[in-house]
Amino acid sequence: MAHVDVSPLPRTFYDRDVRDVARDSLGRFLLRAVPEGLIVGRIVEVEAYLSDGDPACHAFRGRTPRNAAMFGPPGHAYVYPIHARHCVNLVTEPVGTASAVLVRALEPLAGIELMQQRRQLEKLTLLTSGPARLCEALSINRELNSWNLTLGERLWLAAGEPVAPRRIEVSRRIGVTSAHDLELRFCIGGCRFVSP
DNA sequence: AAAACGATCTACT
DNA sequence: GTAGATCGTTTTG
Repeated sequence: MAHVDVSPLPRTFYDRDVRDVARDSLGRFLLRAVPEGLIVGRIVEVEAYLSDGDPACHAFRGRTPRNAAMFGPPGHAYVYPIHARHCVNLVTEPVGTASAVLVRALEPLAGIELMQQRRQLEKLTLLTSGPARLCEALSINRELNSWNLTLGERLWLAAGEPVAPRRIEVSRRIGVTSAHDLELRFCIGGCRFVSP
């Protein structure tokens, strides 16, 4: 990891159609700086949420205190609590447009012992293979809601190794709430990261 | 003020 | 593959 570029992706990366950002975020590195060190994962599964026409989008029925970050500037985080856990999104498109990319799974790359501590669990395949699991592994909570991801502090995205996306192959229903989701969910390296 | 509802996870069969 | 836990947010009365 010492020789990789960890400089934060610029605002222009996020200020595009949410589907383009979703596809382009696959293979990128998600970095989290904590007091004990740096935690890094490769993004391997994402889902795009459009402001228009998608009932599954949190902003579909307008702005509320919870989803306010989605309406904010691109390049910020939208962290929301659900089922006693948290999930993290990358806010995309201009201010006033509430679209975001849900980060659904990571491949653990660095700071693995820190992730294992936070998850109270050793097995790599269970560490970050889910939107709430990866938030627990990286200590992402509401303190990071609307955090600016372009600063390169606390939480950010780096170039990583962009790869060609493909549609998710759903072997089981993983929290899919609408057929719409399946066309907006992308992954690499399998349905989710699975280590040997 | 009360009730319903998840962009989920885990355990268990 | 399915049930149950779980708790903040939103909706309803």
